Amino acid sequence: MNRRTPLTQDRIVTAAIEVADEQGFDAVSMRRVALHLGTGTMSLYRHVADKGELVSAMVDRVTGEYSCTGADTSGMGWRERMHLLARSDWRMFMEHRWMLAATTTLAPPFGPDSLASMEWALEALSPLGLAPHEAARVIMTVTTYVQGSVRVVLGGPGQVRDQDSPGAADPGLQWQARLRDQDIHRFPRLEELVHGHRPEADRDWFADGLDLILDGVPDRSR
Amino acid sequence: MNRRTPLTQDRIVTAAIEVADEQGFDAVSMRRVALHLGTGTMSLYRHVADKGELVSAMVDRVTGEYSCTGADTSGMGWRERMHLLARSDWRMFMEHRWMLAATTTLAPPFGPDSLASMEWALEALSPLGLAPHEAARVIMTVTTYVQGSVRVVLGGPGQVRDQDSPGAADPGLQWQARLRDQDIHRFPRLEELVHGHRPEADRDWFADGLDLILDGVPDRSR
DNA sequence: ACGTGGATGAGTACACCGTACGCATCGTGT
DNA sequence: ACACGATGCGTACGGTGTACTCATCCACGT
Repeated sequence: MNRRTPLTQDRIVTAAIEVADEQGFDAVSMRRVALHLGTGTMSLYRHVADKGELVSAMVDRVTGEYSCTGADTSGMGWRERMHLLARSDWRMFMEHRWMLAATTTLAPPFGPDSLASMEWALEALSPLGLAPHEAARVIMTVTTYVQGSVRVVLGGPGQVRDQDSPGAADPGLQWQARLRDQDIHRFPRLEELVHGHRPEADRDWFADGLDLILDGVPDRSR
Repeated sequence: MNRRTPLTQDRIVTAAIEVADEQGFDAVSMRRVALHLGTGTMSLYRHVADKGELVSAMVDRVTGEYSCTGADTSGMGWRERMHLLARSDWRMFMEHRWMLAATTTLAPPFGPDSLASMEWALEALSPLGLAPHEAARVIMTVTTYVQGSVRVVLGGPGQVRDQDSPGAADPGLQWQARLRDQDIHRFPRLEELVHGHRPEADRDWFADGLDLILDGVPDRSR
């Protein structure tokens, strides 16, 4: 059929990402991706070994698109760069919700973009004079903090939220919606957390929580 | 068949957990769980609405088993209790490796045990005088730190490691095994991280990283 | 003691999945 | 003109979750 535009791994990955964005991660099947491309199902296997490889390629692609390595960070301190990293990751997970499921099920990414991203983050922390493994730990902590925050806000894989900015979707509100009131009375502190919550009081809880983490990072250079 | 011991949701969940522990998370299918119980596949649906509900029940069960709520924590400071929480979580993910995939794919748990666990953690942080949402953020950060560490050590879902204690399985060694040397030279800091790594230098990296996080937690009581 | 009805278990069937295999077709080098 | 490798595709198989239907058993009212 599509002899004019030959099948490529790139085209397949693009189609798969579109399917995932539009119909969810579970909808990404070889048949549906092929349908989206207007090709036969088995044609995909000429360019992709596995479904696993397809998913890995999807993750690599998206990871690269949201990498900070291209940003102009001159004049930024290490803290600002960590915020930039966290915001980029946040946007990535928000604009491609399936990425949460895809990355957590998968092995940690080792594509060139991921490595470059790690290098960039290590570079950003270099003024602190940390030991390499310390810096790596900070980066991992920041990254997992983002994923944890995203998971709380998204509230699971099937959930759909309309807010894409971190300040808008508030975790406290999520909990409120879920908890039945008769359960909650046995847990006074939890109740205080859920009911005594004022949405406007902490506008940018995401950045605040990140700063909490960064406050614990020692500066060994001075 | 098994009229003597009637089918229960509890029995089904137990069987499913056994299957997951022995054959991996992907092996948990309704047919296999039923086979493990010696019953028909469809019999399970009398006690479980969905496969999703089954998995949720599995997660709830295991979560409850590793809860800190039963531990004797008198005389422990908030920091020790956070360490206890983190260690419990670590052991849980290590002894039931499928839990990583199960929890990250799923919605955040809202079973009674999970709520009690959250209440316990909030209680543990109470001497710090934090605002509720601040305390919740600390707990989330600790929890996600554990998951991130576990994921790094496990190195993906299919990987099998023989080490179960956090001090033994070192993340740096994992990276070393994965990276091809020709790639790494373009990333000097990454290279330093990977090659300049001394396994004996940081014995308990898990606890150290946790302390890094806890160092950033403010004490508003004094 | 005897139906009888509801609860429980099990079997069949369907749509969908990943993918191994083999065949048709095309573009290109000789 | 011919052969051949590369590319696309159709069929088929074993697996999955589960909707629907029937078989069986236990407890209960009469």
